[in-house]
Amino acid sequence: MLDLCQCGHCQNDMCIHKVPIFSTLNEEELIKIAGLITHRNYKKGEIIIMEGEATDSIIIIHEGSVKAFKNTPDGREQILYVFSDGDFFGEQNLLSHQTSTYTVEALEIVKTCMLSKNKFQSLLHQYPEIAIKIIEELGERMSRLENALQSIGVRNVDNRIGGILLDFKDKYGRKTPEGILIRLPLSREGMANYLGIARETLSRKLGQLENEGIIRSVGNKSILILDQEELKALSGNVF
Amino acid sequence: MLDLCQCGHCQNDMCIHKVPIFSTLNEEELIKIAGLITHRNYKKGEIIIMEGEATDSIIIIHEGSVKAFKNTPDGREQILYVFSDGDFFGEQNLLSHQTSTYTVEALEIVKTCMLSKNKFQSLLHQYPEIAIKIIEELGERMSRLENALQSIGVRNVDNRIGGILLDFKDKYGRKTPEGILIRLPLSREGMANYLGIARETLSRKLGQLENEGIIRSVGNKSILILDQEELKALSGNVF
DNA sequence: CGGACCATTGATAATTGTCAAAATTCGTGG
DNA sequence: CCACGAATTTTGACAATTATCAATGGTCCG
Repeated sequence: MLDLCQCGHCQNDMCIHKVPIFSTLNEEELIKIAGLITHRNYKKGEIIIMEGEATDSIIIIHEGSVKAFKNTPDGREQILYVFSDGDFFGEQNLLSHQTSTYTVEALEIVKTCMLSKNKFQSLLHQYPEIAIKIIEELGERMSRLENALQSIGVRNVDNRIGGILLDFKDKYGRKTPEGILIRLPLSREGMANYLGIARETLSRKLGQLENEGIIRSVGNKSILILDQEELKALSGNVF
Repeated sequence: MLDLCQCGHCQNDMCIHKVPIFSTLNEEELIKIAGLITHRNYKKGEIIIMEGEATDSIIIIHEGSVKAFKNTPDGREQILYVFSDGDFFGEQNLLSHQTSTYTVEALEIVKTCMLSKNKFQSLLHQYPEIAIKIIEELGERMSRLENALQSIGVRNVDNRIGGILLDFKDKYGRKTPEGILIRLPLSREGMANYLGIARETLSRKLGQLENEGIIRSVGNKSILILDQEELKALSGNVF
């Protein structure tokens, strides 16, 4: 493996290696792109983009996770996405001419890679495959959003909680002898804001699941899944 | 104006004239594309695409409107989009490799224009502007979806009803001496399935608005908006 | 270890869903 | 153009669910 990234930041662990949208490019091309990228780190709680802001870069997450959300005037928050390693955002102003449709906040220490509008657009001309990858990723994101809308719209709260736990399991779960341990990206409040329910309701429902032996809370930041099948039944997912 | 469309269907009222994604092309190019298009009509209630189906065409609405929705196993329906003249769908399998993420059903007599996957892809190569237009349209659609998610997630029912009436006003409203008359694309049940509430709840809330003199129901298919300002206040939209 | 932050629990109120029945609207066919 | 039957909508009564507020308990991290 070559060791050519001199940015003093990623130390051979080039962020662009992690990014699906660049996955069709070869090593040499990646190195060229690495030179165009600037980096920036954020602490937990820092705002990376504000809703309504006109961004001039596409931002890729190298490490860490963020929440993307909208606020109502009365302060309620609806989380739309949780992005982590390899995900990108801020593309709205590059692809269409929108300002950001959501606010993005770091959930932990986050390392980002930024590509300016200009550089990104010339990349797109040079490597049209990147555009295809982006369309694919946006398509998947739209599909997830459609599922979320259905979830909040017609599924009951138990269904939704089952669903979010299964999603988190796939993305953040790790097998252990006792079951699958999920390192939660969101606090209880965050999860509630994602599901469109009150923090207290989530607490009660999770407590119930714990009593039924389906899950076990491990502190505030992890959940152990003991009975995956029961959880699937709960999520109402027939497939 | 030229009169060159010989398809015997659109009679000088070429569907592609209506379609934003072809709006960058000139008359000559449009006529070329018109030759690649096939047409099909649907009656009210007919299914145009089923969720999970792998479509091999992009479908453009020439006239009429459709609803795009998902079903839960227990028969509940969540409407995701209402598409009408100039909107397209079925693109999932062409841009990414997804099957349709929703079912599409005609809400009235609908005339469609279809472009097969192959023909569409060669068009994209020939006119890359079309890809840009599609990305823009999908971006807007995603933004609307994000708003809908926020709406169902955190806004109360009154807010949402105010919101849908204002949306419909812009899209389907007509000024009259008495106020703005909306020709509703959806039944009460449809609107309820769009808002994620029960049909009966919608009835009650609309009745309330009528008592307050904000709207007036005109049969089942139209609503007259009497007090737009009050409706804006109701929708909780500060802007 | 301590203090700030986060989560849980309890009691209560508010909202919406559900089921059943009545009323209205719609479109068709005469 | 009217009348009729089907479909849709409205209304009422009640039940279920969830939000809210307040107080307590637990967790995390410097």
